[in-house]
Amino acid sequence: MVNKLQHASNCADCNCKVSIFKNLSPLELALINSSRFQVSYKAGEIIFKQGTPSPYFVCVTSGLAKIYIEGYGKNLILALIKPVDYIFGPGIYVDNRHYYSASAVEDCQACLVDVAIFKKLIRENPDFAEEFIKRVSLQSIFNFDQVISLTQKQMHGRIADVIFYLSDKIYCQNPFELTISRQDLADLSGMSKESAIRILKEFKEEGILTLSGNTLEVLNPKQLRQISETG
Amino acid sequence: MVNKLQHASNCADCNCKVSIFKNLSPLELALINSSRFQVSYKAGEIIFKQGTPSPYFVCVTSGLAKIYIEGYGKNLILALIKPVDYIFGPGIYVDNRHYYSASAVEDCQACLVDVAIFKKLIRENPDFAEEFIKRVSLQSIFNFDQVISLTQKQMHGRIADVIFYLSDKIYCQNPFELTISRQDLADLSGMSKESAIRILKEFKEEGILTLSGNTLEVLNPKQLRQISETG
DNA sequence: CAAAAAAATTGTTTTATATCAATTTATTAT
DNA sequence: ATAATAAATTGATATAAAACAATTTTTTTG
Repeated sequence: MVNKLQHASNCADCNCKVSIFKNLSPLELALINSSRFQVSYKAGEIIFKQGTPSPYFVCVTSGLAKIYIEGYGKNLILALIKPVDYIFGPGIYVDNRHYYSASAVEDCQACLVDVAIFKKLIRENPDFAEEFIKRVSLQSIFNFDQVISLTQKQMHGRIADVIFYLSDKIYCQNPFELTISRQDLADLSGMSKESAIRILKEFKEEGILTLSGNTLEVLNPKQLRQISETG
Repeated sequence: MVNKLQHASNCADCNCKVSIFKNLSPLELALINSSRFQVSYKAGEIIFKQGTPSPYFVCVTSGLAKIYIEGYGKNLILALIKPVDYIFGPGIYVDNRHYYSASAVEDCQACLVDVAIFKKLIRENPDFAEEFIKRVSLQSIFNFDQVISLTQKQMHGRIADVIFYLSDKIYCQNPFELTISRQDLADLSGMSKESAIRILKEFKEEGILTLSGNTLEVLNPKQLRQISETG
């Protein structure tokens, strides 16, 4: 609790600053801090909806969120967002609308900052602008990998990719507690939840992983890598 | 021929300047112009390969090119590039590598500009930087639409989307001359070329379009839109 | 704690789509 | 022009994956 309050007290003391804000001066950081306010979301709550105006830069400071496109009858999860990362969609520089929705997967806290201040800093600080472009680029590269996985691999390969994403990029440990639902797993890998469940079961039966309750452990990462690569 | 030489003579006189370069001063444009050189590509030739270093900003000044990801055994075409548009991948601000390949679909001419000069202008001219971010954002939004089409629509809907892309965004006329191959059509819509051909045939039989030789005319855009939307 | 609701699991059936193989048409080179 | 090569087309078959339906497990709520 004390931690949370400290956390909220000032951008300069927040671990946010090690991230995209690393190129900001104390003065610039103070500007962000002055316009910032903090919001809590319960698991399942919507943070913003696709199509709505986008007045804030959202920085997730605790919990886990997902960003997802609401498509034709089902959702595609573009990414999971964990602390300290931000949500900043492509609409900001186009028509100020969200092109995807965001919601809390676990209980979340987030700091919201006025987009105008963010844009002002992009114009005034070239290092910050470059860092921002770099991050947008990394996101694009990630999306390229994702679209190739989704369109050119069969279900086993896609589930393998999602498991690596979760263990390497999101939970960052090997036996990890799966805090997303099977439906989310399906929405990450572009298949029905029934198919996702069946493939997890197969992987269990083949000894590639264990999954008891929601604790998933990858036992044979080599074989899983192989499955990822052979589609 | 005279036209081509004029075209090549100076960035300031080139129609490139109405595009992303609109925010550059004459001096900045002259800087680009001084480092620029022009290259011709025959149809089918590779402009650059995925994975190779990316020292140039490529501006297509005539013809038609494609950018495509070489995936697991097949290609995914991300976009067709027509004059005057540029090719500038996400690797520039990451590791200076190409994350997709580019090749000429029709005979092409392109101007190459040193990436370092481009990056310098991004740092020095905030209007140019904003315009660049806006274009990167538009590309992202386009990719979102594409990935939803590819992962959530059936083949008929995907082919409908590609036909609209070609007639509205690329050839920009209604009876249009299809200069891309059936394989390209398949690589745009994420299916086998046999399937792409079969669906075109169905659309012909249903009177939605005519396709004689390579001249394609959309006869019933409303019905085609319907097919696009119902997946 | 019991009841209700939601999520996960399993089996069966249907269908969309790829693959394979053969043929025709168009393009290129001699 | 003609042969050789590549691209497009068509049909038949195989299969990956969704949809549907039913059941079990887990979570939430009164």
